[in-house]
Formats: sequence, structure tokens, C-alpha cells
Amino acid sequence: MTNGDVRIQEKLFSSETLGKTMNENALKITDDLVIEDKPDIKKYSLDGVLNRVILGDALKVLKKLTEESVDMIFMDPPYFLQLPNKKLRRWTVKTEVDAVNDDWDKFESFEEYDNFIKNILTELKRVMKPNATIWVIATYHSIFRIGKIMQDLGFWILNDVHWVKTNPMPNWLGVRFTNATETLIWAVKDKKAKKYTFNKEWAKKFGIGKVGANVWVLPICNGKERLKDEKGKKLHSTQKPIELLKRVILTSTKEGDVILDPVAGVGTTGYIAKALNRNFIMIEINPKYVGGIKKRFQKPLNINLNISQKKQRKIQEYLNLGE
Amino acid sequence: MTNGDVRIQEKLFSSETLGKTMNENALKITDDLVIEDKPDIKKYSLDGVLNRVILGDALKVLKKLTEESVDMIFMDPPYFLQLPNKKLRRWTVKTEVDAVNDDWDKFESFEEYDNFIKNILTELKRVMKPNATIWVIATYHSIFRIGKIMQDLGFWILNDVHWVKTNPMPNWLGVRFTNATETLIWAVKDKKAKKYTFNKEWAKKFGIGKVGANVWVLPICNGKERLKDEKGKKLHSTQKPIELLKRVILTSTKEGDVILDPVAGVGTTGYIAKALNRNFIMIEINPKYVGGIKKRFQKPLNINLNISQKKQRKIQEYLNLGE
DNA sequence: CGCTCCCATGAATCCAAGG
DNA sequence: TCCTTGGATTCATGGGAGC
Repeated sequence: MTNGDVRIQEKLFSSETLGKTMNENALKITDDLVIEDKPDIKKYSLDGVLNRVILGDALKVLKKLTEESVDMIFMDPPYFLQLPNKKLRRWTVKTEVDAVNDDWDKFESFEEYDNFIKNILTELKRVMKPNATIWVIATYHSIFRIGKIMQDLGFWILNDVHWVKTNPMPNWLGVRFTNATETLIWAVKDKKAKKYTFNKEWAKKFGIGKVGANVWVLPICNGKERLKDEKGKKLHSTQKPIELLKRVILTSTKEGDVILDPVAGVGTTGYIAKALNRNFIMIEINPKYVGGIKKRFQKPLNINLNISQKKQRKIQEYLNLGE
Repeated sequence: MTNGDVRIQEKLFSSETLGKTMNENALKITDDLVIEDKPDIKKYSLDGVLNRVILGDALKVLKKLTEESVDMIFMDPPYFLQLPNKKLRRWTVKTEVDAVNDDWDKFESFEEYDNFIKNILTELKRVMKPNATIWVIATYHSIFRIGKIMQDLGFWILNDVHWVKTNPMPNWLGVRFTNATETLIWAVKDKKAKKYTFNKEWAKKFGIGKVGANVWVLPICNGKERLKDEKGKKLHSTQKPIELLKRVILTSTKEGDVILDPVAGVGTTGYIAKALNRNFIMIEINPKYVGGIKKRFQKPLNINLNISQKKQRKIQEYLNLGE
């Protein structure tokens, strides 16, 4: 452990570690980690984008990627939160749009959102190898639309995996159940796809029960793991936990695989991919987030492969029913 | 407890009981419990169908029901499982999995399925009171389509509630995560609907954690609770657990409310509704299932309102992580 | 009657190879 | 594409036989 290393010590998830940090090559990557997409670039070779972050529009960049070139995709798209104050938070930019007519706006917004998802998924399907798999995560605000679009595009759903948060924001008003879950859809390109990667042993370790169930219990991203800006504010509003990506990657990829994240945010996917000896391709349009990724990649990471006894106790405690 | 009573003693869900069984009136209901729908019937009054099972096609019957007349709807539609033709064999005991193979779950295409769901939901929305709520349950095979259609029809989703089964059938070939969940969508008619019924105390009791989370852990329906035909085979391939309906009804209705189940199956919804002093309207097209309902209603039921210590231990045990 | 052992079974989009 | 068959992957639960 060299000076300046800031190892992410997930207190709740530490017992044994992989014993491998990102190697020198991985660290050198930071020099030319980012590629800026430009209109005059017509096509990207796989080698040209491997272990790179492409600063640019997801859809535009995806169209330039090589077909059947990636082994796994993780996508964490905008969630399309419709806020109750009659304003919509759009996924494109952080502007608030007045809802003049609720019905009209709802229809417009759904259609716009659906098209965005459909277009991205269409390109993602194109760049997937025949036996690649894809993960998409969202909450109930949009996961149903996404799943339906995926089925319509011919994706064959393998599982819905439910992330149960041990520390959700309680619903203080008491007007509905506390929303403590996010849903991940895991799918292959089409019904015929066989021999995709599925590491049963990891799945059994992560899922509750003894059968490797489609339910993962883990906390949201906070503490040292959470990236902050210069003002100490969180850099990204929905940064995903390392543990989540660890599970996704370990259950569905092999070492050396190519993992694509088209809406990378602060780059958790690529960061964990690298630490687990996978390759990544990330796309992100927001320079602020890309800056966060660059900073992040300067620091190696130990991934704790096992879940500690202490964490197990914490989770059990959380899951306790009744009084 | 009179002679001949067969009380369902859910061993795992007994500690305190409601102390009320279905009363004499409820039992008398069995005499004229079933109404057969006919083309010459143009309209049903609310009184005429209250606490009755209508033998007929869901869509046709729904069109004849009074608008804005029900407080809550529970729908358990076909899931469109699309199971493969070849049966799955257990290699140890040389038996085959008796998977769902009912005609009612067969559709030609997603389009046909979508239309089926959309048409029913449209009528359901019509008969809902302004502040009524609706529950729809399904698995990943179709829940995404259903949710998307609901949103498009203007339903406003309050929660997705995840039923985690303590005893799912394992994915023993190890090609995907064991599918241990079903998803319930809980929604109001539209975004404007307020003051719908939500009993926070029950929600907190049922959901895992201390915040009333949207995750319910309970076993599938089996044992004495499971209805059998004369050959001892399960009467309905997808009978829902009493405990599930108990939770749905207690969290989202008041005593005296009208609960509609348009695809009633063997009538768990109405049966539990009655035991909890609610009113029901059920629609079911299959005479075999309606026969099951009639038989079922001849026996009173105690609902155990609390979850026993023993069951709590069992659930915790199931949820234990790691080895 | 109680206990143990055995077996059946559950909303399952669960295999691969060869004819 | 359909069907058969070899091979070697599964857990919680409850009923019933047997002791």
C-alpha cells in the first residue's frame, strides 16, 4: 500500500480481500483515460476505447462502437422521477419544466423517455456479443417501462434481481410503504442465447437463503465511498455502491471480459471492473462526473470478496420482523 | 367453533387471532353465492353483486358493473410464463416438474397479452371509486408490461411491493438466480387521488425492517391451505397464500369496504375479505374454480393477525446470509 | 402418540447432444 | 425443428408410512 492510497474500507463488507489492487497499467491509464467524442470521429475500434471513458452523448457514441464486441453491459439510466410539485425532473438536463397540462405533459414525457430508452437499448443490443448479458437498474418510476421495452426489443429476461436497501429513507408521511428497493433486470440478447456467463457460487453467496435467490440486501452508497465535490456536496445524486457492482460483475462475467456502461456517472462500473481484472468501456456526457472518474482512478481499490460476520449480523438485524 | 368446522391452522402464522370468524350471514351466502353471467343481463347493481361470485368472462362482466363503486381491487392475472415445451426432470427421483400448463396462461403474442391486460385495466379504472387503490401481482415474465400499461392508462403507482418466498423452487441447473419473488404493484387511479386508505401500522408490521419497507417475506401456499381436487391434485396451479391477501387487505382497506377480484381463481381474495369483515365481488370464468370457492366458503376461517415468534425465527433463519 | 425417515412438489421463461 | 435420452444440478415444507 503506497503513500497516498486511499483504500476504500467498507467497514461493513470487510473480512478477506481479493489481494489484488489495480496494477500499474491500470494506474497509467489515468493519463489518457478520457476520450472526447467529436462529430468527425465516425467509428471507434474496440482497442481504441478499451478501458477508456468517452466524454459524449451515449446514443451518438454507441452508434460508433463495434458490433458484438462487449460481454456485459451495466446501465443505470435516469430514473424519470415525476415530482409531486407539478414539475418534472427531466433526464436530459437538470431543468424543471412546468407541467402546463398534466395529461399532455405526462404523455409527452413518457413518450420522450420511452424513445430515449428504446434507442439506447437498440444500440446496446447491437454491440453485445451473442452470449453477452445486460443489467439495467431502476426504481418503480421507470423499471416497468424499461422492462417492457426490453422484451419488445427481443431481450430475454433471465431474472429480476431486487436490491433491498438496509438504510432507505423512511416514508415519514406514512402514505405508502417505505420504498426500500431498486430492481435490476438481467437479460440476454434473445431467447436463443445460451452459455452466457453465470457464476453460480457467487450468486449463492450473495442472494438470501441457500438457493441463490434474486434478492440482494446491502446498504446504499455513503461514507468514504461517496464522492464529494469541492464544496463537500455529493458529486452524483445516485452513486451506486461498490458492493452492488461487485455482485453484478462477479456473478455475470469472467476475468478479461469487456464491460460497457453507457451512462457511467462517476464510473463505479469501470472502477470495480478494473479492480476485478475486467475491462471496461464507459460513456458519460457530464464533464463534472468525468472529472470525478479521473480522480477516482488515481487511487487503487481493494475489493472485499466476502461479507464479514459483522455485516451479516447487521443485515440480519435489519431484517428482523416484528417488535 | 361448531362441529364440522375445519379451521385452517397455519402453524407458522398463529399466535393471536382476530377472534372473529365469518358470521352466520357470511355462511348463508353460500346458498346463492354464485351468479351466472348471461348476455341478456345488461347491468349489475352494486347490491346485486356484493359478496357474490359472478361466473363469467372478466371483461364482459366488468363492463356491466357500476362505475366508481369499489374501494380496492386485487388482480392476479395470468403471467404468460412462456414455459418451454420440454418438461424439466428431477434426475434423482425421476419425476417431472408439474409446471403451469393451463390454457388460461397461453397467449399468442405479447400484443395479445397486452390487449387482454389493457382492456381489463381500463374497466377496472372505471369501477374504482376516486380514492380506491388497485393491486396487481405478477412475476418478471409480465409485471413490466403490466406496470407500463398501468402508467399509460394514467394509474399512479404508489409502490412496488416484493413478495420474497421463503420456499421457492431452486434453480437447480444453476443457470440463473433462483426466482424467489413476485412483484405487486400498488396504485391509485390517477396522480390526483389522495386520502386513499393506507394503514401504516399494519404496513410496518408486515414489511421487513422498522420502516415498513416494501418487502414481504412469506412462504408459498401449501399444506392444508392448498385446495385439492377429487384426485388429490392441486385445484388451481397458482393459489395465493392467505397471508398475502391478509396483508394486502389489512394495509389498504377499512372494514366494510368493497373489494373486487376480477380473476378470482379459487377465491382467496373474497374468502379473506369476508373473514376480515370486508365485502367482495369476484369474477371467475372457470366452473371448476368456482366450485372450489363454493366449497371453501362453507368453512369459516380464523385469520391470525400477528406473526408468531416461531415464524419470525423461521424467516430470519431463511434470510441468514453466508454459511 | 410421538418421532424419524422418505417422498412428493412448488407460477420454472433452468441442459446438451444426437438422430 | 422436434423429440429422445444421457447425465449428474436442488431446497423448504408437509404428509404419510413405519417403528
